[in-house]
Amino acid sequence: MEQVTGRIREFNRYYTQRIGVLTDHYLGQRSLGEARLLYELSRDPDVRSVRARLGLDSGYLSRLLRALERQDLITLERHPEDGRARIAVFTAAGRAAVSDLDTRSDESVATLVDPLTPDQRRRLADAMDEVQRLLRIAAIEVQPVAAGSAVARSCLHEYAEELSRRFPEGYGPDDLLPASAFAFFLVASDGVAPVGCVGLRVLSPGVGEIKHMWVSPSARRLGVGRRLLASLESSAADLGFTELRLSTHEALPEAIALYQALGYAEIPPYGDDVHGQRFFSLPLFR
Amino acid sequence: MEQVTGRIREFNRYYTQRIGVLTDHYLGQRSLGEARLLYELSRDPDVRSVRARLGLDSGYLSRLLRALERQDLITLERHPEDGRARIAVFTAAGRAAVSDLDTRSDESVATLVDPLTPDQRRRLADAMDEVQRLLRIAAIEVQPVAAGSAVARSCLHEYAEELSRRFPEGYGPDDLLPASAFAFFLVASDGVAPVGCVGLRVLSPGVGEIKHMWVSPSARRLGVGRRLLASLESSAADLGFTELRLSTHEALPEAIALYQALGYAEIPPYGDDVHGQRFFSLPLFR
DNA sequence: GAAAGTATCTGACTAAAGTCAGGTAATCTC
DNA sequence: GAGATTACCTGACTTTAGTCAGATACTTTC
Repeated sequence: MEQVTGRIREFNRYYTQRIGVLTDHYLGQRSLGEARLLYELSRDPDVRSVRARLGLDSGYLSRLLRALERQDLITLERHPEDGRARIAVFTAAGRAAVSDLDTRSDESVATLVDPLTPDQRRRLADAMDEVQRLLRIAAIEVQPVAAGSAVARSCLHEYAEELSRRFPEGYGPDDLLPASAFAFFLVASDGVAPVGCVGLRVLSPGVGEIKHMWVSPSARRLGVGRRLLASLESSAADLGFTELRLSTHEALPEAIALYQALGYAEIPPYGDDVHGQRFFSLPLFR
Repeated sequence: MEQVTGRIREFNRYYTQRIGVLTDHYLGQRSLGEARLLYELSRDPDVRSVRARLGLDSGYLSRLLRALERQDLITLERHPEDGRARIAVFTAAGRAAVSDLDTRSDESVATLVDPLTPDQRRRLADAMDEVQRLLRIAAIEVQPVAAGSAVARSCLHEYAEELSRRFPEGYGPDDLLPASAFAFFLVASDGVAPVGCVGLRVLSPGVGEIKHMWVSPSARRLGVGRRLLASLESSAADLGFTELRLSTHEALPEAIALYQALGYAEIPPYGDDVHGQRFFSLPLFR
């Protein structure tokens, strides 16, 4: 571990120093805060979501917006669906400023990699992808959300889509439990998008049933399922559950393997789930 | 190229955002400027060289140093060889502060990679090494230096060392030309250390001789030799030379291949270099 | 329809980070 | 040994990047 830490720190020192030089260049005369905000708004004009994403103080953001307005780069309009919120509308000058920022940024990167051969450039991009992919994995966090929330619904939608492709008998939205059925619902997210989910419903006092576990295809074989289950088990134990059960399907061998690896024991069929073919149970201790 | 640029920008956005979060943590209550300076001084107490490396304003640096002195972390002493310059001497508290910074930094990196498996961590470190290696290659610059300068001498020293290993007849420091023999001398550097060199001496009016071309083993096969020669050729042409010559040795097949690939034509022996076995020439045009 | 919550704005403030001009002492160059 | 250069210092200043405490208008929840 120490070796890896040292190498990462060395990389970080080198990279930040190298990139600092670049940053100065592509900003032109604009400040970093303004440039970043301008760029983010150009991709997503919703002020509220940009604020959340960049983690800015509302006062600070408000002043930055005022500065962009004074420069006639944007105007702020009322959000069509929520009168409290604002959306940024770019003026012609604003669009020009964004594209200028874009060009400068492209140019400074091009200057950076110019001495490299095409092959070296490709290797650089590949290595950066690998770094980013691994950092994204490291960023995956499991958190409880409301089963009716937008993020939970989007996970369940993808879950149903996938099962409909994999189950010979098919699977439809009607096979999903209603949000009210869940005692709690967990979503794994990598900080950008959800990459997995799982819910728990009460079967009988002290007995919970694991339902609708899903891992995004882009995040398979990275330990997301394992972490979702670990989190679910510990939350369930805290809530006083003493046993977890689940039913799964022959068409999901990776799920079956995971349950077996985590100590779930196969049990006789229970319940009336039409898709249930294999059944498992795990005792919980506090 | 556009694709690669976009991927690099995407990486940069993600990385800087991710790392910003880390930075807050390991600083403790110290400001970024102070912490960075403290760290740099702990590796190299020479104020002058740290100032050059970090590119700081002298007034700003002076104030930062005063702050570190006030906190009893360092004392400033006169540089033993230059009464104008200062070196930082760490107090016990200063050494403790550096090691504290070090520990925090290690910890925050460890927290970052904690969710990864050991294999994933190794892959992360490897990918970071690749990124850094390629960025370092991209940073290589060829610049003229005085043939008697410290950097030129250190290149020539390594050059002689290597030839003494590769030439059956041996090679010693006495085989090197004196600094005064060169019309000009070029060094390739990656921003950290020199990675190659080449010198030109005058054979006769309009005819220059390429001497002592060397590429550091750590930078072979990266196009450094090619760039050194391109730079030398254009400088020589600017100075009015119309022909370049060189002698090389059978024990250096990679050099011979490079000269041939760049259009140097083999010519009959000339001069009296005891190590000369193969001879090449290139006409120059302005 | 009242209460609670949300999205933004405003004013007042702070610390960090840096710039610039001018000064002193030491050293280098001729 | 004069003049230029270098390394650093000091004072005065600016910009950036925030924080915090309320105020206001709108929306959601009960």
